[in-house]
Amino acid sequence: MAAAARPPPRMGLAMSVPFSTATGADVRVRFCPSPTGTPHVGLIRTALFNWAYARHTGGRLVFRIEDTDAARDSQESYEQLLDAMRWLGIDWDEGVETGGPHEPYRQSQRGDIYRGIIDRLVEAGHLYESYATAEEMEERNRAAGRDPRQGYDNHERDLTDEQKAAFRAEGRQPSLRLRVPDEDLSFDDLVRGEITFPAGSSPDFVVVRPNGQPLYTFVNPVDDALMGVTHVLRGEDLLSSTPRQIALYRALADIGVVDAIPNFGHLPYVMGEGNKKLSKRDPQSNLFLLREAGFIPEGLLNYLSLLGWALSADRDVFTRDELVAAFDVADVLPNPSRFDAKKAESLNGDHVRALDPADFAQRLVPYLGDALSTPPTEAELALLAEAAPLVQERMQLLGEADGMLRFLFLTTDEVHYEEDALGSLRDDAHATLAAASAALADEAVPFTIEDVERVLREVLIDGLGLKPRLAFAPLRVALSGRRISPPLFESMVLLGRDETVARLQRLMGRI
RNA sequence: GGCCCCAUCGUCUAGCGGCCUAGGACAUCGCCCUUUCACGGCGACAGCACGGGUUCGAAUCCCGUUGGGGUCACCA
Repeated sequence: MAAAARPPPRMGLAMSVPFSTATGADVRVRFCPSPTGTPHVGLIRTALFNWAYARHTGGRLVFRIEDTDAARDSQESYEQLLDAMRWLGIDWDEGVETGGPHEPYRQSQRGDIYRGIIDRLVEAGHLYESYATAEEMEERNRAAGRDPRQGYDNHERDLTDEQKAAFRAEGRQPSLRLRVPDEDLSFDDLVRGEITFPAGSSPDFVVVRPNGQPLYTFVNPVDDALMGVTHVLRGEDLLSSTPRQIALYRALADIGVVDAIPNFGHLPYVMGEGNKKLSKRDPQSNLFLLREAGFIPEGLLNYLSLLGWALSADRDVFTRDELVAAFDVADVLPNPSRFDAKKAESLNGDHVRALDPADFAQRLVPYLGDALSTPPTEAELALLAEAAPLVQERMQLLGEADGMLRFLFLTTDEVHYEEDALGSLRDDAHATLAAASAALADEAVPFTIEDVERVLREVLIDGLGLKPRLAFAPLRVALSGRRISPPLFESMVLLGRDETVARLQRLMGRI
């Protein structure tokens, strides 16, 4: 049954709702993704900045899931979000999985809470029934000589009970719209400064579907209000919806749900190639693809934080702790930035090099694929521990490890000679290999890095008169099958005398 | 189209009226180191979108122009 017409709410009173003045430990930020796909870097950057701000201020980070779109949300995507957050070490103080005083933190489980607030807002006259279809709205605009794209014109604000009954008689069910005050709406954006939207630029918007399900436009501000969020740091695509949300906040204040409006900070876009927002389909935006390629959390976090922010004038490489110590959303730049894979990789390389060698070796395991047994044997892990330092400063992405180290885990027969490696061999390669093989087979020569190098230099450089780079090239191919490898003498020692000699002789037999 | 946002090297940025003949990083190109590749070191190239103001003085403040982006969903 249609509600009786009510006097319009007293906006003059509600207008005085202040913005939050929370600072320090009173700061409450939130990350509230919708689980509709694989996490991408833009999303993660938003999570990162919220997290960094919470940690910097000593405030709290709330992790909420906005799964109010049953058609697009998935449990798999939800689990990916958890995976992403945990992998990167972006921890939260309240929210899904960890719980907190405002449970539940998945909006799909908060229907009753919303229902109650919707009823109160309707009761207070802030929400009204709307029966117009998109086609009708467009038609109204056209008939009035307005741009059809202009949207809703608030014409149902004062529908009479008779009119509502007539629509229902046609079988229509109403959605509910918020009555947006007809006045300029301003706020002081944390990133961009004061922003004002002129009266009339934010039409009354739908907050509840005809079936009673509230929309993002409703549940997002309502939950922020209920959960005491003081600072909303989100993507700039939501900038133009801010006046509507402030309008909702005022309505919520009017019915006593909230007493302050959060501060808003709109983070710039992360762009991809061209002038487009980084697409979810763009491979370089897919967090898990980046992880598979071999980014480590330290490196990716460092790079992502540089998209719209800077630690100082002359330092790009820094730790998570240094980020937290220095981060302030007020320092975030308002202009969009481009994801530069090259720089991201370079920074990742810096962090890879900074890793403790044992830690580095351990992180390599998942990237070595079937080069190792599953699980790796003691011997394999021992060899890896010795080999890892040889490549730690040679890679930017952990994914490069397989190509660099696999030869160490193969038997002589399994070594595959790459085309270009074979092609690089000169006519004297055979003689070089023969001399090296003979010298290293001599049991009188201790098989240490120093002795191997000394003997090979004696035989090949002094003896055969070869330039070092030419002398060692064939040996490198024999050992690894590649033109490029970890340091040669160290690799030989890791393989051992017998394996080394066998590989030298095997290549001799092939050329 | 209305409304909103944005504008320093190719890219990410430092700069918040004089310290700027604009600093750093990535990328690119040289050179050095060197058993390959890296790492590291040195150097080069390269930028304040444009036009007006304000000011003794503007990359920095204001206005406009141009360009780019977003938004105007019963998605989030």
